[in-house]
Amino acid sequence: MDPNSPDSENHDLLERLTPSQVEAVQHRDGPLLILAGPGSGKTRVVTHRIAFLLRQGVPAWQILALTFTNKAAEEMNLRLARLAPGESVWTGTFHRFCARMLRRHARLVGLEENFSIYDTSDSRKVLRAAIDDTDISLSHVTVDQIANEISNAKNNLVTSNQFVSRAGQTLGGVVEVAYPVYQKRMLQANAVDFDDLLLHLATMLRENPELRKAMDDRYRYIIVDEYQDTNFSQYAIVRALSRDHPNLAVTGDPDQSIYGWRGANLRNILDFEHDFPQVRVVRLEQNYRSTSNILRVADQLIAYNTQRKPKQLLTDNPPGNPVRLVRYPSSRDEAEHIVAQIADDIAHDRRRPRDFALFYRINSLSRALENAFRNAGVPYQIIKGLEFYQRKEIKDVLAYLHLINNPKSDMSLLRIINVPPRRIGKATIKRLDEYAQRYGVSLLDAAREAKTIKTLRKPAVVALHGFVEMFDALSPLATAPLHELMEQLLAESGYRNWLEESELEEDAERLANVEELLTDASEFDTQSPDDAPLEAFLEQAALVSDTDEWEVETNKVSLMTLHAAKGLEFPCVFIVAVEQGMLPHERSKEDPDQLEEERRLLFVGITRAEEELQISNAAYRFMRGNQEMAIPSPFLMELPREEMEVFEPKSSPHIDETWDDHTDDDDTYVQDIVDDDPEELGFDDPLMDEAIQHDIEQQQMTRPAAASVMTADQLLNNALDGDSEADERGAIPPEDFVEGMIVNDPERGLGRIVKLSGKEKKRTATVQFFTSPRLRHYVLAYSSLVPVQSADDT
DNA sequence: AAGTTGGAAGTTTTT
DNA sequence: CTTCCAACTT
Repeated sequence: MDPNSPDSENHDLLERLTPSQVEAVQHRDGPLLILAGPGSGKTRVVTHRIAFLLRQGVPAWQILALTFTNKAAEEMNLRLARLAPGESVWTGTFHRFCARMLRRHARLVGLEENFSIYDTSDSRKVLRAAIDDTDISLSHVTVDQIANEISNAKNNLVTSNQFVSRAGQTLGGVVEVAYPVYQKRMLQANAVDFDDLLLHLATMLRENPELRKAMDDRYRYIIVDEYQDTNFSQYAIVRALSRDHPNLAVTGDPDQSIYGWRGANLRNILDFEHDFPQVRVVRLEQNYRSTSNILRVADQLIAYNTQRKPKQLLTDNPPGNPVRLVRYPSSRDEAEHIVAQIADDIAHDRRRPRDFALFYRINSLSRALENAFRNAGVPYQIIKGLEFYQRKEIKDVLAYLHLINNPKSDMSLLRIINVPPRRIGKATIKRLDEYAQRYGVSLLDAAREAKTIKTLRKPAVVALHGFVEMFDALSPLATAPLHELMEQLLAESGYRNWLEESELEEDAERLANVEELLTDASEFDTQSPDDAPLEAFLEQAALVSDTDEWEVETNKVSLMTLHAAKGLEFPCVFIVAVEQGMLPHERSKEDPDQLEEERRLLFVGITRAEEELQISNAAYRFMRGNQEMAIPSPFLMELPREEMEVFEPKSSPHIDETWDDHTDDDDTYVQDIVDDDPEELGFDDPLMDEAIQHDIEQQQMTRPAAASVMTADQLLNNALDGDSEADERGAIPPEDFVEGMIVNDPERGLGRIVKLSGKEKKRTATVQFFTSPRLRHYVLAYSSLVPVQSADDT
């Protein structure tokens, strides 16, 4: 319906737009507030407006478009490329923009240009270390609570110097102590957390009027998408850049504000008219996305929120099918029936996999759904599985890169100084840290001075020296192509070898992931001929999110949280587990504001659907390894039930008349019911008994014979036997080993003893195995090493 | 120093 | 049911 060919779009930007859309597109100078309901063509308006500005002669570099996610920015870029080919307008997330500005003016806030961006888990570790520096007791508050409070403070532009606790607040008192220590550690490491990116830029703009003016001048036209989700520091930044040239256009929908927990301040949008009195307000209330049935359900639900400007959702779309409300007997039924429904539609060519999306409140709900999809063989993608950049091996390699880029990054050093194992243990690190703290140097510099650290033992000094040498060999490659740097790194550090040598299945997988990162690096090399590729790569890795991984093109069913669903649309949507404690979530129920946010979350989910929508819950949900009774969400009572189709399949849905479009034979769901209880479903097939008999025989054949009939006494005896055996095995007297002797290790094979040290129980052998260049150390009194051939025999 | 085993704890949403 | 950490073993 929308050809979007470059020519037709360029011919007249205002063609095929409604009057209010035209009003927003044509608005040129002065503040503009676009209140856009779901599916009202908001992105279309924004991109057309940018194209319009460009057409009017505004240079591309004077326009700044800030989005909430990288994906939204990408999409905007894509559409802009069609509307205004050859022009490049900077589009990106707030965090990316801040990082960019901060690189340029890092010194103004006490950072260096090569600062590192720590993710949540890294900054959490720094906080823990900071707390250890103080005498804070964690008996009444958790690290997470403290972190949250610091984050809140930063989002409200309260710096570590300014934070003052109100009298009598336990948490506040703790934060007052921990916040400055944490911030000092971050600065020492030349690192920032996500909140710092915003806080530092806002501070910088406030304290440097000249710079603020210059940037205000540079970015004449600013567009902010999803303005309802901005927090105070983001607001301050945008405001600071729109004083001399208040050409600020924001789009948003207060009803879709779902990031209050992250400091998003609804007042930013509700008070926009107050902050910018000259503002032009454009309302986009016509919905082009959903059927009127879907829209009515959304409309009725959101009307229950009290903190809102009343607004009607309008559409000329046909009513479509009724919205389905389903209560399943169990979460398993829910998953399997939904998948069966989808499989059926695909099998009959009514839909493609990519037409479907499943939304849930919390990530852990994805597992059950995933299993159902896998069993049915329906292709699916999860937005956020175990995210790539959170995996240990990826974080390890990135830590090496971080340290090369920013040698002060102690967090990175701690992560990799003994990975792969270099015989640098807890004790050594503790002494190193003491030295570093005392002299105010980085851990790397402390390691450099290992010789002068009195508390360190010789082997530790040698090991540390080796690490520093390795690092110094790598660091000249900091400006080399990424791929080259990483290849060297993996070789020099021994990381690749370490994984290759391991026999663990897990490590083979890790190696594959590392290779994938290497591929990313090569791609990055060819795509962005940046003058600082390392820094750019690390920044990208830090600021990617899970929704960014979503593949629009592939033909798969999408599974995601309700939060991740924002900004997307699908022909068929299933929202699952709409139950008390899940949605609204347990932790939102006391606070009425949070409860309203939960309602908005469901609203966002509902309004993603174009044609079909099913909302479901289950009577029993499998959580934490056991069945738990679930109560339907109170939100369901707020929906216009008389206009919906309400199903409550009792025990086996295929008996229920309402499920007649699912025949027994193509339905994995029914198959499982059969497994559970064949009799109840009326199976009187005489072959059944035989089949069961056969199954039992099969099981008996594959089962180890005696294991199941062992008595407790026998088990105990077995355990004792095992112990004594081990004692005897280790009883080869340590004196029997000599240097040069060939030995066998049951796991690693043959090797030669190159060195012996220590006495009696502490006598250790250094063994060079034939299969690997690495030396291994054995405490002979406990080892499973067996002499194969004495040195004399050779 | 490194690996292994056991127990305890914890699971909202994300840049 | 996992996943993470602490104590224990080798």
